[in-house]
Amino acid sequence: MCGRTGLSLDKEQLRCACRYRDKSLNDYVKPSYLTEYNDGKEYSPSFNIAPTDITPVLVSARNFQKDSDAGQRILKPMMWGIIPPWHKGDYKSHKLTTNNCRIENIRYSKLYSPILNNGGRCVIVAEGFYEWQTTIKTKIKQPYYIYMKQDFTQPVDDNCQPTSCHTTENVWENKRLLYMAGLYNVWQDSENKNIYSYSVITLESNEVMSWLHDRMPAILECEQQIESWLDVDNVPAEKALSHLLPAKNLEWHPVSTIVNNSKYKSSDCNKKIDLESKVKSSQKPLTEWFKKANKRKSEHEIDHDSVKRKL
DNA sequence: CCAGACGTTGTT
DNA sequence: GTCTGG
DNA sequence: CCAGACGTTGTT
DNA sequence: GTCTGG
Repeated sequence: MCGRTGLSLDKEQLRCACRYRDKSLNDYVKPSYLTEYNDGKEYSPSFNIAPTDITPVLVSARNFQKDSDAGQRILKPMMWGIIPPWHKGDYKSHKLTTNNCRIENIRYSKLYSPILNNGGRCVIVAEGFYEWQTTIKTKIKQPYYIYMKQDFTQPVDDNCQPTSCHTTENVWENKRLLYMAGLYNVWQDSENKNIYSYSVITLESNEVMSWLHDRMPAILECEQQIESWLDVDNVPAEKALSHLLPAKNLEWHPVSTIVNNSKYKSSDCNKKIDLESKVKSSQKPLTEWFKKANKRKSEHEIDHDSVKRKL
């Protein structure tokens, strides 16, 4: 399942990170960022994004400018949790849970199938997502932060994401983003103002993730998958769905339960914590003593090295 | 015909 | 228990 | 997803 | 809005 994400990049950093190969120009281009009304709310970078928050989402430029070239992309801020198209009144007052959309239900769904068939495919951009372990019953529900494997030892070919981006203002590099397949919809309020909203598609977990949770988001692991999911003009719905598979190229670590409260948005939310010492410090105080002793030892070594360097 | 669902999760 | 807010 | 409310009155 | 159930 996917009910919390993190994305700390600002608009410009994000445009940079979402560069893609434009086939007609044969070069990498940044998607343009088109702000929407969205009830006056804007995207704000956060390490703890919850449903109803506004986050940037990739869509095919064709969905908005019919004359644009195939494959061109646009970034749009949208609200997490689709507002049903038939809904009237306050956009928050629909009673459905729409932050996730089960892939096995889309085809028969009164809500999602018309959206899918009208080309409402989008890609949710994040640095990672949070998952609370439900497979084992422990005293506390342990949260984990999950993200793409940050493996840059392998060569990056034309089909892969560019891994760095430089602008005059900022340098942002060596971080692989998490791209999730989703469905989006444009809803009009009583004054005919547009609110864009989305739902993250979920799948049954594979062996990589099932130890943690039985569901996981539909993660797009390579450039071809992103391209295919966004290209609503040339890739039919059924075929696009068939490309959504449980991802394997993932990495994770346990995080503090401060992430439980969505009011806490700081970088502490995705910081790695040591579960071993947490358990052992309460059960085996000696282990903790050895760890501290080792730490003292390594600190001495560091001091020794720095003394060497100075000489 | 009208009423009611339309969605997901986790837990018992 | 169930709904709303973040 | 989790946390937190879940209610009304009258007075400052 | 549109479909299903009664």
